Parts: sequence; structure tokens; C-alpha cells
Amino acid sequence: MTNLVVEVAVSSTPVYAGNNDGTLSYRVAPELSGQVQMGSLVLVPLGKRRAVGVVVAIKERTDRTELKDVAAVLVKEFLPPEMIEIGRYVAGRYVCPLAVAVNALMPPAAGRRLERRWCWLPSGEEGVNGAISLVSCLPAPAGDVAEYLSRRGAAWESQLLQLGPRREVRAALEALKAHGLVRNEWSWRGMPKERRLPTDVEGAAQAAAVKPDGTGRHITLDAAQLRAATSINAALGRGGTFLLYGVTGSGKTEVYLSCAAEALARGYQVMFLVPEHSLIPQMVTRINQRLEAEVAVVHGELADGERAAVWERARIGKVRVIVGTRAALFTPMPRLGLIVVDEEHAGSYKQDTAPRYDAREVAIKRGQLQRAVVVLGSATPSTEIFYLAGQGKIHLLELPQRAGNAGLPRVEIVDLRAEFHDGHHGILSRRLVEEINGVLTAGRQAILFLNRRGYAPYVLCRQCGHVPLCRHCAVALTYHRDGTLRCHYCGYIERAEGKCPVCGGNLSRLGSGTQRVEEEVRALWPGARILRADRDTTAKKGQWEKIYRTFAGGEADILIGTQTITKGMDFPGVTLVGVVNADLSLYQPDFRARERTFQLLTQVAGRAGRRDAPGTVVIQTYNPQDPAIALAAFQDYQRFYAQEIAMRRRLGYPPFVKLVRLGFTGSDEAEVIAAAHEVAELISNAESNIQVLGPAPGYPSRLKDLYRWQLMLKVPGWSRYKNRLTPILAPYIGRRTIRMIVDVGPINPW
DNA sequence: AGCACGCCGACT
DNA sequence: GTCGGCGTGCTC
Repeated sequence: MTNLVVEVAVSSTPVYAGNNDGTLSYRVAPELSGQVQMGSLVLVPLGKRRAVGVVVAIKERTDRTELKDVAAVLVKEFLPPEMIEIGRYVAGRYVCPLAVAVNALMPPAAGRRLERRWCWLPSGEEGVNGAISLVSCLPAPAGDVAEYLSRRGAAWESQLLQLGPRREVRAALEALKAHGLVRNEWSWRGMPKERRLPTDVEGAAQAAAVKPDGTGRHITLDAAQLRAATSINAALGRGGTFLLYGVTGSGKTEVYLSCAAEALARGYQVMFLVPEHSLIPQMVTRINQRLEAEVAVVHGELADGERAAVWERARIGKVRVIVGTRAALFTPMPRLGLIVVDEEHAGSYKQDTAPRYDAREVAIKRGQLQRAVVVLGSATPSTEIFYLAGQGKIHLLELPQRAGNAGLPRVEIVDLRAEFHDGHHGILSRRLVEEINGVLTAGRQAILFLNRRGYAPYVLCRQCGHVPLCRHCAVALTYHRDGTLRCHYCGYIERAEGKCPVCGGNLSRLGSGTQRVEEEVRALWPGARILRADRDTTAKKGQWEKIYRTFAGGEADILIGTQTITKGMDFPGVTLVGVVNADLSLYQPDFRARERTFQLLTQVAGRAGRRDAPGTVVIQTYNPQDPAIALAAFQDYQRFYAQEIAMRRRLGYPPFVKLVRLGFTGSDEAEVIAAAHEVAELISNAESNIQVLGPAPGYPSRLKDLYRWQLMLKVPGWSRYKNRLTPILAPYIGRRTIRMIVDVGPINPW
């Protein structure tokens, strides 16, 4: 009988320097050996506690002799092999411990957790009396513990710990155990409840409204849509990656649904990914209208039990369609045939905590592993993906026309320099005011977009130059209309003083946020019904849905908002979209600022006049000549892409190099900088082909009391270099005082 | 990440 | 005298 040894990715991850993949080895006792396989969920001893973990490797023997035993096999067939493969891919590509990657693949605990249960052993009056006399010479709370246990027979450890100081109760329990008065065992506390799968109520109602004869489910495609769908369908069962590039309103979703119907008909499972969870309901609605299959949703705000229910039912193939945000990608689906990544260009497909994966790349990998077709869709594809399409590595499918021949909106660019020159200093230009007047007169709706919440982004003393800063971050505080100053990075709030705390001078509120826009709009159109949607008005659950419904139902005239209002929303009554300040996103210190600005303006413009009435878009800017703005006005993606890719090639940015960001944080700035320098040196010396930029401060340079510095690496080819770079970085991963984060292919500025 | 140990200030 | 602050070290 051979001794099996398993590598276990423990879910409460013991990541520390020197334990690179975060996995631990355990011996498998002979009687358990038949029950363990790759992907099994096991219970293992870890220090003084027990932990659950997943078997990621099985070996015959090991050089280590003093291994502990696997305590129990909880679920023999748990993670399917392709999901463990995904875990390895994520860990390798994004430089994180395997255990962290595997953790992302796990269903939530689903209300079950392991806890020690203590039982009282002495029986009969005599036994109890004897025990109690023994207890009197044990550490302090032993009496309380003994009384509690003897009365109930057994209790959970967390209940007992409430009887006194944790430490003493623990000591008392150990002493009682040593005297043979109590016994403990690990068991599951609370069992998962049978749950209804999370789905979308509104969507379900609409699906129910579909007539039983099946009308309403029929999908009519135009020629371009049909060509795209045919190509995709032809790849079902074999796999392949497609970019569905279709201008806004060209009907990409119809293509997805048509292909999904075909995939389902052939017995496959289908996965839809959307950039953020507010977009799930409308996708579910459309799926329910068109497809006859049970749809489940997956996103971060589901209760654990609901997520676990979807996870399990998808794993056994009962759920055939899921719709979710990037985390849904890790739902096991044995018959996966189609993965749709909608709005592929969205930055939210990159996770900004470990594992820092890019859902598009992982989707493609998963497609390869399971021979599933991957369809990335966008009206403004990311430069990297469009480049891959140009290289023939991804099949390009185009939808060049708006469906139903709806025209493109008329886009007007307002030059704020001229506006200023003519003495107009208001937030809304004369042109925009005129357009809003027209919309209100016609009884239509308008959207005003400004990507900045609050009233004034900063406050300044004109006498001494003092600017109130956050106490925890290196950023100016934003003035809010409720008379507070707020940090938009950490949430710190203080009362706004009337006078400068330094010199007593008058404070000016500079710049404009959505609250100021709202104020101005209310002053100009006192009778208009106005809604504002930003993090301050939509933070609580259900608030955004309410605003959305009110506006979509025509019960408001003007919607003012930040980013949230731009994403794929379909408001039929909107004939005017105003971009209050297009320059805000253009001047972020990031090589992707142009791309983001172009995408944002194009998407925003796509919100105007999708139906019968032609739409108008007014873009206010101080830089009307900038290509990102000018080309967005014409919805000219191709020309924008041509300029962008040329710039990337010239300056050495992705896709021509892989960027790797190394972020360093700590409470001692000098040590943070020193660590960054140290790593910079190490890499420069070891790899002359890797360009090391920095150290440079992050933005903000201090966040929540931690200093932030970074290095940016330009790596010629990541798959070649990651195996060389990882060992250099390994000793710095898992350190405590100065932390280093590795972000491969960062999307969002740091 | 937990969870322990261990060494120093403020309180019944 | 204790309670508990978090620095440091360990977990197969």
C-alpha cells in the first residue's frame, strides 16, 4: 500500500513569504486513498484549526516525512479538472499563489461553516458532582463553562467563547478536555437551505408574458447579423474566439441570443458576462424573451446561499444559462459551449484585487480548455483585442449598420474656450441650454453626463492658498451640498468650515460636480423634473433601480449622472445627451485615457435617439481638436483605432509590450520607496530586455494612511518572461510591513 | 489570512 | 495586580 500525498489549496489562504503557491502537502491515510482525487474538497488540520481546501495535485511520495493527515474528504468530486486548470492558468499568468486563484473558483461557504462542538462527558449525578469539584481547581471561567456544558450536554465553541475572555475560555476548555470531562469534534454549523435560484423578477414576468405559441421568441436577423451568427454557430462544439464589432444599436445582443439558442439546442451550456451588475436585469429580460431555458444570475451581491445554489446546479448541468459579472466566469459548467463577453472594452473585466485576472483572457483560456466558443462584443473594442483581430488571432465579425436603419445621432462639439472668451462662464454652454429648452418643449428627455460627483471637487482659500486635504489620503476633499467635505477615495467626512482654518480668509468652492450641475439645472428650469444618479444617490440597494424606472417611465425630464448612467442603458424617450466636460477623462495620467474618452463619448452618444426620434449629442470641451473627441463625434472607431495603435507602437505600449505594475504600500514612506528601488534594481540587473519605469508615486500617493509607490515594467512577451520574473518577485510576495502587489496587464490607474 | 505568544501601558 | 494593545512568527 503506497502512501499518497496531496497538495491542498487551503481556502483561508496561508500566504506568506516562502510558501509561493500557498498550497500545503498532506498525507492521505490508506483508508481514505480511494476517496481522494484531483479537485476533491477536503478537511485538513492547519495549526490549531481545521481548514477546507481543494486537492490540486496527487503524488506517490514526498521528500517531507513529517506530514499531517487529511482529516476527511468532504466532497470527492468537487472542482472539475478544467477548473483546476483555470486556477493554474490564473495563478501563473497573474502571479498569485495557486491557493488564491483556486479560492476564486470556490462557491461561497453557503451558510455552512466549520466549528468545534464541545460535548459534556460525565453522566449521572455522581459523575457531575465529581466533575464539578474537580473544576474548582481549574482556571477561572472553567466553572461557567462546565455549568453551561453540563446543563446543555453540548455547545458550539463560539457560544462558549462568549462566557468570558476568549483566551481564558480556550484554556479552560483545554483543561477540561485534559481531565476527560469534555470532548470536541469539528462539525458543520448550519446546513444550506434549499433555495430558489436567483433570477430576475422583472425578467421573469416578461418571459411569462411571452405567448405560449412561441411568438415573441422568434429572432429576426439582418444580413450582417446572420453572417455573424452563422460563423459563430459553425464553431460551436469546436471552439474559437470571435470579436463581434458592431456600432451602437447594431443589434449585437440579437446575435448573442441567436447563437445561444443554437448552443442550447445542441445541448450546451451558455455563459453571458456583462461589465457590471446593474446590466444583468436587462440582459436576463432579453434572454427570457428569446430562450427557453432556466437562467440564473451570478454577481457579488447575491447572498452566499444563492451563489452556492447556482454554482452547484451549474456544476451538475441543471442550470444551462448564466448571466453575471466577471466572477461568474468561474462557475463550473461541464457542457459549456458558448461564452459571451458583452462590452468587452469595459475596464471592470479586470479584477483589482488578487487574483488580478482579466476576464477576457480567462474566458479565452476557458474556451480553449472546454472547446467553447468565446464571443467578445463591443461597439468600441479595446485596442488590444482589435489588434489581435487584425492579426487573425481572433475572428473579426462586423455589424456596420444600426439595426432598423435608425440614424446615428447628430453630434455637436461645443468649444468651451470660445464660450469663455464670449464671457459665458456657466457650466452649461448656450448651445446646450438651447438644446435642453428644445427637449423640454417637445416633451422629450435629456441626459447630462459628468464624471464627477459632489458639488465642488476642491475648496481653496484665495487668501493663503490653503486646500483642505484628506487626513488619510493625499487628495483634496470634495465639497458636498450638505455642507460636508468628503474624501472620494476613502470616504472620510468632515464638516466644511465657512472660513479658512489657517488664515480665516474666505474659502472658494472650485470646479463642478454633479450636485452643482443639478443646482444650475434647477435654477434654469424650475419646472423641470430632475433626477440625479451618482454614488451619493444610488449607494443603497434599489435606489438606482428606482431612478432608472422613474426616468425610463417618462416621469422625469432630465437625468444628471456619472458613469453609471452611460452603460448600455436604453431610454427610448431620450433625444439629447449632454457631456458637461469631456476633458475630465482625457487628462488622466494614463496611456489609456484617450481610448477611455473615445469609448465613453461613443457609448454616451449611443444613448441618444435610438428609436423613432433622431437624437442630438452635445459634447462640451476645451479640446475640440483632440482626435479622441473629434472622432467620437463621428463614431469613427476605425480611424480612432488607426491613430491609437500607431501611438501605442511608437511609444511602446500594449499590445506591443505587456505592462506589469508592481505596487508597494506601507506606512513608512521611506521604506516603501526603498523596497521599490530594491526590486527595480534586481529586475534591471537580471533582465536587460525588461524596461523598468519608476519608482513613481501612485495616485493618490497616500491612501487610507498607506503610502503607495509603483514600478511599471514593459515586458516584451509575458508568456516568455513570466517564468523568469516570478522567482525574482517571489521573496517579496506575502510580506507584511511593505506589501508588494503584482498587477499583470493593469487596466485601471493606480 | 488566522491564531498564538509575548511584552508594554491604563484600569477594576 | 489584570486587560488588552498589536509586533512577530508559524502554519504541510
